[in-house]
Amino acid sequence: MSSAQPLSAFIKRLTMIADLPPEVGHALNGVVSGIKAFDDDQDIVRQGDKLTQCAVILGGWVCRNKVLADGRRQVTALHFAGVAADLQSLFLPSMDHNITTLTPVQAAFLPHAKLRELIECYPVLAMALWQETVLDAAISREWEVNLAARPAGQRIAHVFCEMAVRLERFGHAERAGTSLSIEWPLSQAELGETTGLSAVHVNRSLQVLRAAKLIHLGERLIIYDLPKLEAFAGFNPDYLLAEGQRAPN
Amino acid sequence: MSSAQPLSAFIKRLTMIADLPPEVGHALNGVVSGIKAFDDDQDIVRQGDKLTQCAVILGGWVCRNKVLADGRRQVTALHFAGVAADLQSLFLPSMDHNITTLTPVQAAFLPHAKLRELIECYPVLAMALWQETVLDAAISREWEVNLAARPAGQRIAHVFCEMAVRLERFGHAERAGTSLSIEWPLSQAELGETTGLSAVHVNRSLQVLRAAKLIHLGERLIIYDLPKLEAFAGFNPDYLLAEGQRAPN
DNA sequence: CGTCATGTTGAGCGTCATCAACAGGAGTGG
DNA sequence: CCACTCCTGTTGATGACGCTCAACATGACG
Repeated sequence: MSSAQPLSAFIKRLTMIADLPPEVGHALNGVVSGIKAFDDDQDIVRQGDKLTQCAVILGGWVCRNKVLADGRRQVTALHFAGVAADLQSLFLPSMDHNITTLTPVQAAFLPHAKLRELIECYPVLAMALWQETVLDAAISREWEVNLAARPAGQRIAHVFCEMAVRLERFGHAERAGTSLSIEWPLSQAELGETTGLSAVHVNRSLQVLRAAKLIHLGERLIIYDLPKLEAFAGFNPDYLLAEGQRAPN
Repeated sequence: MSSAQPLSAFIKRLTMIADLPPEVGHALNGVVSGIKAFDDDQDIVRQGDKLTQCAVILGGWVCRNKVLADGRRQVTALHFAGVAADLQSLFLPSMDHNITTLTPVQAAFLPHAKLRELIECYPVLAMALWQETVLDAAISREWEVNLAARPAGQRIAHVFCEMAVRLERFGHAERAGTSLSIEWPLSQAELGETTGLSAVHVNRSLQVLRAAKLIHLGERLIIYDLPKLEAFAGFNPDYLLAEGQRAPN
């Protein structure tokens, strides 16, 4: 994360998705207009904002979320280092959701205008970013299923599985056999906001997962046996394929 | 929907989204490899399929849906004439969901290879299609909120509001003052699969909506007073903006 | 005239929300 | 150093919302 190559995680990510020539990476780094540090629990962008730049997460976790009229907050996605969290703002007249930090976060900003220029120069970049959008959409679809169709325990377990798989692909998980450990910055209340459950019920559901020896949850999340947790949650990682695998044609 | 211009609804849609020169429209029509008619309740594409072409819906309704291990089906999106339902297959090594007809449907097919060629020739087409993906994602996010955070009656009402707004934008609604009427091909069971509710509870929730004089539901859905239903559902159409409005910069 | 899909109603029950109280740890200020 | 607050996690009690099972009505269709 040197100042000359701030976007390394982002570029690595895009390279996993598409054939991105090194020059495009350099060009992207050249377009960074600034880097900013955020505290815990701060909005990077807000519902209604009309953006002129994109934020790329260099370190830390953020969530997409929408706030309802009665003040409740619903988290619709979790993201970590390497993602252009508000890439979609390129096409949105105004933001339909907030992007909020879950940990202290470092973010780099890319002005829309310059990003558009780059996209025109390098069609391959457009395809890579577009694919990012598609992956995001695939994850949203699976979350719809998760929120609508699975009971509390499985719903929570499903989120755990997804994050473990996504994090491991980018080297942010510690594995030992079938056991896996990842950073877990969400409080139980926040986990409730992402699963559509009350904090109290999250607490009780976690106790069940712990009693079943499926997980340990402290500073980090330990999954004792990933395949077992996946089976419990009804988790099938196929929908994440695009994250580590290119379209064939 | 002449055979020379089968994609007119699709092109009209893209034109509302981006500045699409007429030649691109002609080029798209020239790339159609075939047109097929589907019955009610048929899969146009299936989970796991490796696609080499995209289906554009010329008439009728379809839904995106995923089938769980226990056989339950969860609908994650509703689409009607003018949409490239499986556009995302351009980037997916294999489909993560089914696309199923809710009515008899006519669909045109565009081979991926030719579509990619067109995208290279006309960057503006790439941007328009990408924007389609972004809108789809925005709708998914709102559905996540709807499924996770709203009680049955409001959840159903929210789906009604969304479809009414989307359909009206494309001239598929009949309006009289604040009252609105649209085609409604979903059975109560299907509506349950899209809202994550049992068919029985959908039935009871609809009775409440009817008793409150908010809707009438028969062959068509009649919304007696759209602003009133929107208020009841907590519906805010902002997230659909991209569908009728371009990004400013 | 039976069959099937869809809608409707009733009864009983389970999951989960709400409200309230309390424990423990971190941070703050006196 | 202690008192205080605040945040997070935990537990109990109660009740609402929505599910399941079952039965029946209606209309379309063969």
